[in-house]
Amino acid sequence: MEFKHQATVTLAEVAEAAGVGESTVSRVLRNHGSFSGKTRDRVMAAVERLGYVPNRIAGTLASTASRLVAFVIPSLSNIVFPDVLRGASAVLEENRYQAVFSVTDYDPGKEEALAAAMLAWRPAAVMLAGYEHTEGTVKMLRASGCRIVELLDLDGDALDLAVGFSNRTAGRESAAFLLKRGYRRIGYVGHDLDRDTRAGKRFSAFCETLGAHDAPLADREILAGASSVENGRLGLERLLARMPDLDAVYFSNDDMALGGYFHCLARGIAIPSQLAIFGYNGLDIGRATPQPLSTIRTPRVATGQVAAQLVVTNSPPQVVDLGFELIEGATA
Amino acid sequence: MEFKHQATVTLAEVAEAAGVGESTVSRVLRNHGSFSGKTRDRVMAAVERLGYVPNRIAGTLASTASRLVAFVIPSLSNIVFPDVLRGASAVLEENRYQAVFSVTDYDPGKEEALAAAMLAWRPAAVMLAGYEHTEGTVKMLRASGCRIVELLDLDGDALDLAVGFSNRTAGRESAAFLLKRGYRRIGYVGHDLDRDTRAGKRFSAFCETLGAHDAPLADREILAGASSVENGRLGLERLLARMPDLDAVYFSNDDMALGGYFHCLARGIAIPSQLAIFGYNGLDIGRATPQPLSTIRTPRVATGQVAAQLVVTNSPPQVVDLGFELIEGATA
DNA sequence: AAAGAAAATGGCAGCGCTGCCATTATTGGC
DNA sequence: GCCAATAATGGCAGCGCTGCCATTTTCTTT
Repeated sequence: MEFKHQATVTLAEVAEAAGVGESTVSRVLRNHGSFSGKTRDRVMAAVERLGYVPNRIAGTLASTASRLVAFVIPSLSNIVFPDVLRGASAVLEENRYQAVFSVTDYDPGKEEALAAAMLAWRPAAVMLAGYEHTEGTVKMLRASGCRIVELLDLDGDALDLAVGFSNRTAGRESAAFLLKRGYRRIGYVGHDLDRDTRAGKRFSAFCETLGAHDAPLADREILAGASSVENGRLGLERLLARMPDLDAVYFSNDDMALGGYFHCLARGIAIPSQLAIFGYNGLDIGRATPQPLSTIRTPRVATGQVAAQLVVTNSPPQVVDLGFELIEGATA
Repeated sequence: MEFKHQATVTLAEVAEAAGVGESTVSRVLRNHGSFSGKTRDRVMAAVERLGYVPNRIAGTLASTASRLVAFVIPSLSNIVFPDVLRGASAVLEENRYQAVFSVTDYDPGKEEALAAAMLAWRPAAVMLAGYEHTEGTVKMLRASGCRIVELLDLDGDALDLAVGFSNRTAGRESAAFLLKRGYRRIGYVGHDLDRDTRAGKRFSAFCETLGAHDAPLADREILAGASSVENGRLGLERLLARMPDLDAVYFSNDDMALGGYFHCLARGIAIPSQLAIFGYNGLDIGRATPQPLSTIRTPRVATGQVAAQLVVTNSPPQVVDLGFELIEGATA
């Protein structure tokens, strides 16, 4: 079933065609070591003529140095991860690194299996979401000797490199903002927290902050499955059915919050006078709604960029806090 | 700058530790060829004990068979491509294939450079968006001997495999739908068409259909840059400033259409009685707005799945039309 | 012009696996 | 029990490159 490549041109053939040694071709192509201009031209001409494409597999094996960077991400549906990939891939491409990825569906067991599969490619670095990994994953990563980058979460202990911001702080500041605005009967609509541990951290810090200000969370509605606009809408509908007199609702992210917002629009619930809405992520779409969404803008693309930069420069272990920005908006 | 791996356990060491030959270890690990249960246990014990992780780089080189699949995609911001990747990666992971990707930013020159870089990894297949590639890209891909999959566009000639649907048909049916609903003064709001050639194909088929029914496009507003909700909002605002009596607007995609929708909400423009809105893509969010968006739902995830399936089964060259679904919605 | 330094270049042993072939242990049939 | 199958297994030559070292060529310098 696997695909076999047709006989391709090898470096040795280029060397022969150019009338030089193999190492010379290798030096010219990598622009490394010394060679004369004349030789370079002959080699490049042969490369062109034969349509030679270097074999990175062989090169990587021979040099035992890798320019692969592996991403093990929970999801591609949650815009967060494509954004991180986008930032990272731009930097990696500039530096002639290659990104490989696989998707865990927020399943730690799958994460372990996929991380193992990735390590088989001997990547220069493995990038993962957050700090929650199985013991097996951690052991494996540690033993691999490759760089480990944990993304989008700083509430925990880094294995090696970590880039992102504190979800707990985000949750706390969201609560503080709502309290400052005078809301006291605050509810929560969220998605599966066991899987999305970062949303869980925001939520628990949010609740603690409310509690510390004598305005404990009034009610919550947690929906199974991934976050979505429809789940946000549905969640708010259910929550309001139980507690019609809430004055603010915190959503697990902007997708959910937009669902809540649409629900209010459809039911004629005045925002924010009758009900305030607060999200998380700072999606662009939240800037274009009739009332801009009150939310927290997270540095998703920058997280990818910085993470990639640290890897290509082989920086020492460190934690980089990129912070976030609270957007007041008009819904809270 | 490149990363060097620390001395890792090799297959030979496992063989020694298990007291068997190298080929036996290889057979056991790949579950290929024959070996006794006793031997398998000894090998697996040694693997476990030493923490051996097979080196796929070496394996791929030795077998000259690859389980890498390369994606060269225009963007990660446009949800279309993460969706395709999502579908594909699920199937690839099941079959122990590995996805690698890079992002062209809709730049054909960059596509060529990145395709060349990908071929250096000797992938089993290269997946690209659409049919518009430079001559150099085509020549290179053809010469590589690896499978080529062109995605999300069937209006042209396939190099090898093609999976998706016809954008021209989508444009035509969108126009037909609006005409059938009785709209006659129809405008268009779109993003950069030179780069997103698939949006361009939809638009031209849309216009042709209108023309064929004596209701030529009334006006258009094309915004530079990528599609976004904000650009859709802005585009509609500008269009209506010029032509306040339009009765319907076709948007280049749902992001843009949602921007238009929000603009109407904000300005109190009644939908669809005063102005109809039609999008493209069938995003989930369009189902949760107070009025569901009228649009075309495209099989993005399925496109990825089918493409991956064709590759892992090494299917003969073919074109697979997955079609699309027109969603009537409530905005047109 | 000779000597020494620097620049160019070629040769070849691996990198860690897989595929092929040869060899050895088992098994079943009569 | 003897022989032919069949199952298990080991050995080793590559896969296509890079890194190191030896060698040759070219340049400086006095």
